[in-house]
Amino acid sequence: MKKYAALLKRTKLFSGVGENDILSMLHCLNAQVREYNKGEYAFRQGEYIRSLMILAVGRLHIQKEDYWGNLNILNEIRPGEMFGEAYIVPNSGTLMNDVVAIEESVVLFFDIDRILTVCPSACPFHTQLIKNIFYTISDKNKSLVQKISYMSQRSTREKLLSYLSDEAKRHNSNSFSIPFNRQQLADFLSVDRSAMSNELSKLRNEGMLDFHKNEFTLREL
Amino acid sequence: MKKYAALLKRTKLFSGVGENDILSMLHCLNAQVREYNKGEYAFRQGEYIRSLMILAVGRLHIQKEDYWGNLNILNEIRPGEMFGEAYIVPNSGTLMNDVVAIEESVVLFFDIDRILTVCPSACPFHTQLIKNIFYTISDKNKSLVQKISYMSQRSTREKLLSYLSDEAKRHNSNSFSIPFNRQQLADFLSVDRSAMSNELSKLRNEGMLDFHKNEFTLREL
DNA sequence: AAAGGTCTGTTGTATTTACAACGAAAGCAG
DNA sequence: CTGCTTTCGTTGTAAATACAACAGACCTTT
Repeated sequence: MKKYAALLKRTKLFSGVGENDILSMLHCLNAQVREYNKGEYAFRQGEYIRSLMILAVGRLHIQKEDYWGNLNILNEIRPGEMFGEAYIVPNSGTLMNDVVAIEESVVLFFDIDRILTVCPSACPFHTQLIKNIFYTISDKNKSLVQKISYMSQRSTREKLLSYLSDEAKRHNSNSFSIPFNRQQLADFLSVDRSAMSNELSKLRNEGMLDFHKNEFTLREL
Repeated sequence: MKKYAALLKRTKLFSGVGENDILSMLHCLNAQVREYNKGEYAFRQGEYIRSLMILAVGRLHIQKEDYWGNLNILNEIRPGEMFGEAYIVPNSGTLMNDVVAIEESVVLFFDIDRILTVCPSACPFHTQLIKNIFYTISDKNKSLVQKISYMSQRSTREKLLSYLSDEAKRHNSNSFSIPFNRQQLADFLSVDRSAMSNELSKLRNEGMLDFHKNEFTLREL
């Protein structure tokens, strides 16, 4: 467990907590370690989750199989990332997705009740930890809401415009660069790449925007 | 403020806390009340938020105007609902949306730092409050992830199948009823109602499912 | 410089969706 | 019961998208 302290220090969950304090907290939080072979399921649809997890080593896929057996990959978890934070609410039903190790992986488990209940010994960093979790899922919440606002647009054009519009606001400038290449942007917006490229060209021809690679500039009309 | 205690008792934020305890906590949390006229903006895009809000009376719209001036309503807030929980993270940038009162409205403000930092007098319900917030945004997170998983499907058919498939899992049965009428389901999945009705009919003709009003039954193939 | 790979824009066609319009069924009010 | 409103399914047409295929630009490697 000790060997993961350096990794944990860099996670959102333990942000602002020193390595020594992390080690003392691991006991307080009843931290557990589990290893998974490539292809092994960490969780299956229908299970209850009572912990918060951090992936220490390897790679996980959050995926889902529908009633007729079609597989769908929802998310990829990389080392340092927290997951399961949305499934620890009591009485909220069971896990809707599968979690599969696509490489040999190591996962750290933290007892959720020990995190949320301030312990009797009142570790000085417990409050910090609660804030960190809160901030992390708030942040994720925000990203999800934004993403839904793009995806709920009906056409590829409107999806592009709403996303680029938000990025311009976020950068306080009508010129900005985005963190995606074309295929990634298309995946993010859930549209076809070639159709999106096509639409970008149309928007450029109509004078609404300009772009070179990942650099975009929005134009007044 | 006292007159809102009954309302607050029924909110997710104060779930499990008695009215008397709520009143004593309101001071501890530095609760503030603000009223808005119909049409008045509670918040504008670009502002920083340092509180958690609960709508006590009226109705609010979370909406967004893009770079070219197009308006888009993202969400409607009704009495008892909490909002702003995704925007209180420090250094996470500013509000991306506008919040507008579409009726005369009353909003309660709770200082976010006082919520997350356990107070010196250690009110017995402070831990409960933190859990409640955590559960609420976790829950919201979960709903958002599920919704994205439906919306990221490319066709109306796939959106329907992934949603209905999840509902069947959630009910542990291939027969279940959904909480939407057709138009609401179409809005939820961000598709055209008539196209969706059409697709439902096709699925029924193909023997994949049956439905009467809001009652659905999935069939093995 | 040449070869191989990836990324991007473009085009054509088949498929799917949006939109408008309408009639039948169901629910509600007087 | 009658008339009014809402909901739902259906259809036809215009518009948008998915998909496949390809060429040029840009990288990296040798």
